[in-house]
Amino acid sequence: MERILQIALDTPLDRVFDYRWSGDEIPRLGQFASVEFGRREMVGLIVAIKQDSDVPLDKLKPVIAVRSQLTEVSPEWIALCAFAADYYQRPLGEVALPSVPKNIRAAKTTALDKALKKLSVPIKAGEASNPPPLNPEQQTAVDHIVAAQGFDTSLLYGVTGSGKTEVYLQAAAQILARAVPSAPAPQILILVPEINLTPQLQGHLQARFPDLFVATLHSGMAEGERTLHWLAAHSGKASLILGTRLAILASLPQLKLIIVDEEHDPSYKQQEGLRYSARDLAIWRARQLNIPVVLGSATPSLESWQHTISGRYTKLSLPNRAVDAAVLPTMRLIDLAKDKPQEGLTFSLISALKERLEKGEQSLLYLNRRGYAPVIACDACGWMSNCTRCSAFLVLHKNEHKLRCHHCSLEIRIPKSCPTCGNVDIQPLGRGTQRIEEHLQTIFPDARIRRIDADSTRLKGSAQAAFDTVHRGEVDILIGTQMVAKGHDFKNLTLVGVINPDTALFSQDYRAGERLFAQLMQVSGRAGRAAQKEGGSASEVLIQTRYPQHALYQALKKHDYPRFAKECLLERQQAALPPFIYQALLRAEAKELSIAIAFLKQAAELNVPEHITMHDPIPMTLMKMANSERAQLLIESHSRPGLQAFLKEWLHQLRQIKPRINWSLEVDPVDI
DNA sequence: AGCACGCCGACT
DNA sequence: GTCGGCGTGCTC
Repeated sequence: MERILQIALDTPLDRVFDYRWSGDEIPRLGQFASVEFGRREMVGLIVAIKQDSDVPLDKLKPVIAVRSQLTEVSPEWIALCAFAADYYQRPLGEVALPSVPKNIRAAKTTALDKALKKLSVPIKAGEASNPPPLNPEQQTAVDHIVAAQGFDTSLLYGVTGSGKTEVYLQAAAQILARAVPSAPAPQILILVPEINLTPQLQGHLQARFPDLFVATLHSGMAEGERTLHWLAAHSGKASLILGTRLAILASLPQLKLIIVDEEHDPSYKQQEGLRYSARDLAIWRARQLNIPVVLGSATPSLESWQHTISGRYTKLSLPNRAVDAAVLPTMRLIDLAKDKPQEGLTFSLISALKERLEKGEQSLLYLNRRGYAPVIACDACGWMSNCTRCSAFLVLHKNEHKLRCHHCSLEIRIPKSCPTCGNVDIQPLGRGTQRIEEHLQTIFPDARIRRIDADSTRLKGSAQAAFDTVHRGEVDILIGTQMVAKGHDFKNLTLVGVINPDTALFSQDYRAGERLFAQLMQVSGRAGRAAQKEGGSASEVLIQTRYPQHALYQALKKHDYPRFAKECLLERQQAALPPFIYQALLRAEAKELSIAIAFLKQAAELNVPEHITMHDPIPMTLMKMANSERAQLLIESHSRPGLQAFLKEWLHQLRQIKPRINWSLEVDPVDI
């Protein structure tokens, strides 16, 4: 008998499509099927099976084929995609299909069949490493996680080195041990913020659980490998799934525990397409499946911290560093007004570096600005190196003899003289990692200095290679951007210098302070991860600042996240900002700013209910990018469901506005 | 998003 | 006379 299959397709159209099926065996919900859509062949997901259609039957096309070699995805997985689609205001097909490997969606199934064959190869077992004993706080945390009956969110709050990873591993071990021979084995999902943190954790997991398949899922994988690991997760063969944000949308039929490491990290927020928060989806997914979820951080997001105060999340604290004798580094604030810097480096910092060099210890200088100098300028006429396509400066990259825009791909040669007045005396202003590196080499000509940033690690694998040289002790001074702040344990590193963090203190973005605090705590954690050696230096963090009395630095100095969070939350509450209010952001871009603004004005004037606050359209901070001008409109409400309902209706009307221009909506925006 | 159709400017 | 510009409309 003929059936109608309702199929979700990867298209921006916010609806599903009906197709005819007349084969003997009726397909199952959650199977993938190839269909003709317009003039092209596409693979979609079967989301409903019906007897009839609202569309006239003669308009319906037949299904070409069902991907029957693949087990169907669960109704829970479809519901997760449907929730994400609804919450972030995107079509279901645009959520569900891109989260499946391309080989499954490809017209020909050869790659898929190959991967399925490879999947049946048995796992070879090895010797398991022994779990170290836990301290009492770690034990309490593990006990809480494994004792959860159903849905439970806990925030594992502990500084770098306090042993959060061991809590994850031992909680995972206990949940995996619940496997029953006749039933499918439990699965555990572990999320990390960045790709380069996966190898280290994967090593730990594989060593502890040698007889289990550890699947990894991140955007840097080759297609074949991605297909294999996705299938391992989907089939239940993989018991441990380690990945970046995209892994939250993997098909995991036996999921029993979710861990989100460094839950505060902005990388969990996708910044294009479906702008989802993997952390928020993790919590939704745990609730849906009635399983525990663990959020780990030394500097939790204010959202999560607030939930521990309100009692929605359980706070599990790890107050001590797990290695005995390893202590928190001393934080010193260097007042730039008193200790005047030479080429960006104060006397205090240089002497601290000198001391480490003499003792054969390593130092890290943190500066979140790559390139040689952020701009070059002419003294005579005031010319500055602006990008012609963006409202940003061209950054001087001295080694490559280029001026480069960090927002579009524009690169030009360094002009020999000022392009407007011809003055030959044009100077770099400010400094980036390259300039610090150059200057340090003149101060310490014999020191082995290594810079790690996005420029020095462009080639695949070069970041890992660079970190390895540091681990092998072949580097005395490491200079780096955010890249060096996360995850890596440098055993012989006893000094961290922070060169110029002040700009974030006065940013327009109300989250800048929260991010700065987290970054500085994280980079500080690179120092003193091992016990102090005899005769060695105590671990120190030196922060160069013009505002040593600022509340953020004062809290940082005492490693006092709770105090910082308390102050921030109070400010947020008084100013009616998240997490006390819910936001969405409509962005528009056009050749001219006035067109983008006019569109947003029109959008703001559509019928808006009383509980919604519409702000005025404003140009974005980076107003012009790659030759298009951009503006944004902020929308707020005290009610999350109210905001949701409004957005759905509003977007429907926005799609009718003519002339059509490029726009996008972000729910729960992080960069404002 | 693709992909087609459709109606106006500078080229062999 | 046609190649091709991107505005508008459609996809079960």
